[in-house]
Amino acid sequence: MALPTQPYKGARDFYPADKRAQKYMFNTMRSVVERYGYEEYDAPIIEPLELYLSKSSEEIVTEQTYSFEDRGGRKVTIRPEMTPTVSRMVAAKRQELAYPLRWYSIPNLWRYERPQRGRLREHWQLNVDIFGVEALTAEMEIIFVADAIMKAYGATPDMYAIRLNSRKLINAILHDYVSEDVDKVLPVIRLIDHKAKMPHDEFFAALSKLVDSEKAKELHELLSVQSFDDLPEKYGKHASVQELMELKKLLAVGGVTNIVDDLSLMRGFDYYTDIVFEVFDTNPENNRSMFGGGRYDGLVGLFGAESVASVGFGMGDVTLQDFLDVHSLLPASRSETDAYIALVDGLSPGVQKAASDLRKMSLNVAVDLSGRSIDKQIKTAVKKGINYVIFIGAKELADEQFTLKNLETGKEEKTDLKSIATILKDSRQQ
RNA sequence: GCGGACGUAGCUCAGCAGGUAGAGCGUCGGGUUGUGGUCCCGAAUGUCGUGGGUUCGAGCCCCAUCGUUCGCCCCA
Repeated sequence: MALPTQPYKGARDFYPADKRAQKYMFNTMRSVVERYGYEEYDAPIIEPLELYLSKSSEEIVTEQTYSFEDRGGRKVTIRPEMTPTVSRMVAAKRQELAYPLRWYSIPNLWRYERPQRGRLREHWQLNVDIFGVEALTAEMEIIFVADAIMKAYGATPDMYAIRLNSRKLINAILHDYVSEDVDKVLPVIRLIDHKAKMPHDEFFAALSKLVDSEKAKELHELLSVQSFDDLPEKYGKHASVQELMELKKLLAVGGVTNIVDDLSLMRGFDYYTDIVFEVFDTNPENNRSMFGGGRYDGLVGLFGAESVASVGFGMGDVTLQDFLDVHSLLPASRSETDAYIALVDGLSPGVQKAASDLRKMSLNVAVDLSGRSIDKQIKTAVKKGINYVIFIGAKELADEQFTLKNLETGKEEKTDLKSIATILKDSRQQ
């Protein structure tokens, strides 16, 4: 029986063309965050199971992650997210790090779930975090970075919206309208999280089941406000609303105005403590949350260290690629190979030297070794996405003039290796 | 974990009421001597996802299983 060639469920093979697209996405992320002074870090892909237990029960964690016992009987988990890891790393060196700390990484993450659109079992996620800044300027910078990445891909502000909310604000409201009891608040939070996905009537009906009828109506109106400006005075003066307003001002000064106030934005109900944000795709075909983040001041403190102010976001490659696809923002895939050498009279020491000379000039060249006819060799180069072919036969080797063909334009020119190198390097910049 | 849809050559799919498979694209070769993407000619390729059942006979019906996909749950 033949072995299956499919990759593992919910995971992907990256063929060279796929890997090129991924490299483009990651390189863009790297160049943007590094421009803001963020430094790359990394950590093991396996963590002790306990690292993820603070959020929920062991049962839930093991159900939704790749968890197992190692040969020494230790319970371990393949990391499903990076935030606990980075918090652990910061806690471990809490005293010696230079704050504000600006860190990023692009880890490969795994979760044990049923795959669906935009959500696989295996994915990569850019994590950008700033530690040690209690002021709103941390949120400001993090959102600037997220916005700058979107723009670096060629996205225009109309293609996405940045939704904003405050966990402190929503907690205050729920405290007033629902209960002080966490167990009663949780189902309401879950419901609010789904508000955008359901019709108003349905939402109200569901809300009425959880909250006293008079209060439900008021709460529903509150949650539906289009702008924090429209909140009743009682909440309008709340410190967190003032902060949200202030943040919006800061963002506007930086040119980020595609902000949407959204009291129903929850981002789960885990470690976020204050302002949260999410970037939404505005395209009707892909109208969904793409990525987001917020402030999570308490996490580092879980490791016994004094707590550290933390703001960050995570941007997954799967949803990002969907976004780029829908908006036609992925550039045409081009090979890393600068030129393909087509052999007219077969391989000879002269050909090898020519190739070697080009490589010494730091060009990437591949030599066709198929022994097939010239037209087949050209077709191979086209298929590989290589833009140039260099023809080498006895004639070329004799007078050291080589034919360089641009496959995109069809233009040919005959010249020496040095000039060829110059042309090839120039074409790289584009 | 739950529900729906789907699973036929490398890819996209067709296959009419059950009688042991086709198209387009791609691939490979050719259209004379060192050149692609157009055109023409020719060729190869499938245990019809897998296992079982019904039937004289199944790609087509039934069951199971695996996988893909959409949604739910959950969201890191």
